[in-house]
Amino acid sequence: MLLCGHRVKQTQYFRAQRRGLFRCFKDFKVMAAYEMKDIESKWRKVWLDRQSFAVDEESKKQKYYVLEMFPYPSGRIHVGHVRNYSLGDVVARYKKSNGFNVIHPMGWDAFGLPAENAAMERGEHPGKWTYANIDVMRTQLQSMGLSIDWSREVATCHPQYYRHEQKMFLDFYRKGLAYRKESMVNWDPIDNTVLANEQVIDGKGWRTGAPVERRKLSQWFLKITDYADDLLDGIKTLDRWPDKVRIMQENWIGRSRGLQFKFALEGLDESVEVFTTRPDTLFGAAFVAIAPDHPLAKKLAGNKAGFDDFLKTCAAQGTSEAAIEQAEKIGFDTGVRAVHPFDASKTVPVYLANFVLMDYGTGAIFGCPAHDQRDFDFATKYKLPITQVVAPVDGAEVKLPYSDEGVLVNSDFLNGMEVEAAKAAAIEKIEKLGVGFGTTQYRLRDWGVSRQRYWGCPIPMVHCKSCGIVPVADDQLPVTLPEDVTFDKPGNPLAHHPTWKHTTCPSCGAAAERETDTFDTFFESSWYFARYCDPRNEKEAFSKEKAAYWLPVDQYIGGVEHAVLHLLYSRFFTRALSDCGYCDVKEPFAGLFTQGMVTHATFKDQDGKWLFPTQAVTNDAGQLVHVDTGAPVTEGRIEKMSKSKKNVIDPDDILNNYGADAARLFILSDSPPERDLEWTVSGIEGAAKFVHRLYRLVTEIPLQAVEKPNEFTPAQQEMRTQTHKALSGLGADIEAFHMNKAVARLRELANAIEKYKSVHSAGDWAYREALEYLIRGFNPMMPHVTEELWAHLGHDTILADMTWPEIDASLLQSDTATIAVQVNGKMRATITLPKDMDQKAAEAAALSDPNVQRALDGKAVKKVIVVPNRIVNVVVG
RNA sequence: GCCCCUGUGGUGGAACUGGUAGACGCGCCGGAUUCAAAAUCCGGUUCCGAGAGGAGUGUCGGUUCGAUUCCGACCGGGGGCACCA
Repeated sequence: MLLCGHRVKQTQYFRAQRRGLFRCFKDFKVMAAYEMKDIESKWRKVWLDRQSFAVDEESKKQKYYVLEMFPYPSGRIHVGHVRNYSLGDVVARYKKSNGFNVIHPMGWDAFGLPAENAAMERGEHPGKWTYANIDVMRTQLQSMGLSIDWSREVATCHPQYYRHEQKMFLDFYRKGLAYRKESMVNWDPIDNTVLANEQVIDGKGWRTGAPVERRKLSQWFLKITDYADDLLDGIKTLDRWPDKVRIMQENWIGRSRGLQFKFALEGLDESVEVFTTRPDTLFGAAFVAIAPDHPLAKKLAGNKAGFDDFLKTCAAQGTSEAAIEQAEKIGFDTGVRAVHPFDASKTVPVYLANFVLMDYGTGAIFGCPAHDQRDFDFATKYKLPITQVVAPVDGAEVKLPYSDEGVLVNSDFLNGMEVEAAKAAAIEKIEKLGVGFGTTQYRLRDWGVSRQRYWGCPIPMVHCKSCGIVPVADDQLPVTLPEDVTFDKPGNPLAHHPTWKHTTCPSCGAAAERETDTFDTFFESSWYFARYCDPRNEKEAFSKEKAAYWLPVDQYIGGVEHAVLHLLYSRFFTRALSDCGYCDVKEPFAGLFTQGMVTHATFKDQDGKWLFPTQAVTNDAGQLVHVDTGAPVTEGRIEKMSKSKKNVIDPDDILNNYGADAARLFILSDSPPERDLEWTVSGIEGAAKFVHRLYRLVTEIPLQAVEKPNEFTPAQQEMRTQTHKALSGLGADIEAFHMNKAVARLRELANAIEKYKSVHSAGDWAYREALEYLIRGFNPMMPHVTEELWAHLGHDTILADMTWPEIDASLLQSDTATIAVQVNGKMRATITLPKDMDQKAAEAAALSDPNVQRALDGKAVKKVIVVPNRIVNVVVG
């Protein structure tokens, strides 16, 4: 980059640009000769020419499958991707150098809503848009220097990919795992189209602003609930998953033991079946509530005034759980009364209620206001009686609703029992009466896979007037998407395509219509990890042998936002595929790491409009102003990078201005990977500075090869100890994903080498060893510059092919320990003692220390606690 | 609303299973180099205090010889909630 005729280091240029300081660097000195761009592209070419990361399936080495969640090709990579793939690359390179046969593939989660939005906004075909984005993003990812075997790349929108998932769906269908049922969708009444939850903003359609309605649609479902127990039990085996993800999945599946039973309806020949997890509170029942779309709703209340209005109100609610839970709880009294199963003289009103879900349990509940907040609110609102039936064991007065442990009161035969015992007794009694049974319910619902959209995998089914629903024959796959679609009309372009849906029935040959729904895009991401094992197989999704060799994924890495859905669907899919004979694994991901988000400060102009960080610059007076207009800019809070708030950084700028190694180093240093990372200019500049420093450290002093001496001076010995300690801890840090600590450790070693350098000659064996270990330790994080420096040291090997440096364990041991001495828990001195010293002797040494003596101040020693090699705590009275 | 996570100097963070709080970095301060600056190098940097010493890990309380770490309550920030991926 040229500026004023002088070659200027690019980071400086970038910073100057940010500050808006375009003054002439007249006497600017030419900086270090390190030209990162040339070096980086040179080494990427070397790896490519040598096929360093191509997978060898004949290898005798143990396999190791490193996988980062594949990206959605939205246009350009974002910093979150850089973080994700930098992390994975450290693991892949580290494992490779530790003797594993590593597979590290990449592909594209290429179906999805944004492509259709682009089509509507810009008139560009979703496929064209997607493939163009893939080309851009592939180039971007490649410029990061990732150790990826690009020959295995897949794109899920490619018919050679999705044909196999159409086959899978047919296999699931034949196995009874796929079925149709009605379920609710968000409906935009103006566009006449189904909206995704994210397209519903404050209960209104994002484009039309019309209040969204709930509407029933017949859709395809996969029976994930068949696997509820297995998915739940399997969580226990996932010992290399974060606890929080396992807990979230457990809660999501939500297995609960309870009671299902029938309330007889007074004066009617009908009953309402309810499910409850609190059968013990049955004597506290104040009402029965059923879902507005319950089959009995119309029958019980259809003639009542206000019924239609009530249904309309409910239909105006969103379909998401958050929307339902946060909406005001409202009910509609049917006027019908339900008879208490234990006492026929007692009846409770039956309400329709907007918070009862038809999808969960039986679509009906009974409410016990004294022991549940929601029921309490409901009863208060509709002035229903509240009867306490559980009281604390000590009989204390409590504020209702009370949901803790206790004993039953006001409950006839349950009185005096504890909650758990009462649950069992109530279930037993109901079973004896023959009106119900103890059962297990799951919060988990079946997976609705139908989407009324174009840019997805067509569902290979045909609707025939005489034969009903008929699967497309296997040899007719794939059912491909038509290219000539228009997005000028709202709704699904597949449905209003003039010819596409017209076909013949595979069964009777008569004219029939194709299913125009496409799959949820979670479908594609539920098996892509298996496709990577055998990506060019045309006959089948993947060969069983290859899957058996490579699966499960040993280390999966991705955003914590996928903790439930994607990961649970993939676990289900793998089981279902296994049951259909595709493979023999159940758990797709043996190890999981969930990274935090990338955040950045936000900027707004005077009108409150969001600005890109590059639009906000500091002027000479130190004020934050708009780069073009000079108008004042305010800096807002630090938030997750998002296009809508414009607080995004384009990785291309970073890679161009600082280089891939600096970008990777920054993203791996400072913040622990599981936590959020705040992107800052000073952070990336600090990293770039270090890359240059490392380069100088190794290149500025000429090194001549030296024989390893038989004896080392104490200083050399110390240098070697530091070197081996650093590398030994480094491996442990990388394995534990403590990348920030790993970097800190190496920086410490670099500091130690710098100090050592100033007092020792260049031809020192220990010095050379330290430098070589430093370079090799940094290689997984900064692969380019370390290769360059390795070559500079005169090696004709490349680090990408090398094994991890050997650690001399004898250097790690120390024969002394520094021990802290506390008096009454307060640190008073440190003493250095021989390692594993006798406790009595350590105690004596501690007590004789002058600082300790002073702190004791002649007081009587009551007790001395000695933790060997760590601490001595003297307790005085 | 429900579930999950998180809170340590000016700042990002470190501290193995309860045992020397602040590693490493950013920033800042001082120095070297320079005509001067940038870059680079060296030193310092939790707070209060001249010092001895005292205080200190969101807040309050508890367990312990000893708590950033364990327990309880509260407050702040974030993620997920089934059609965003």
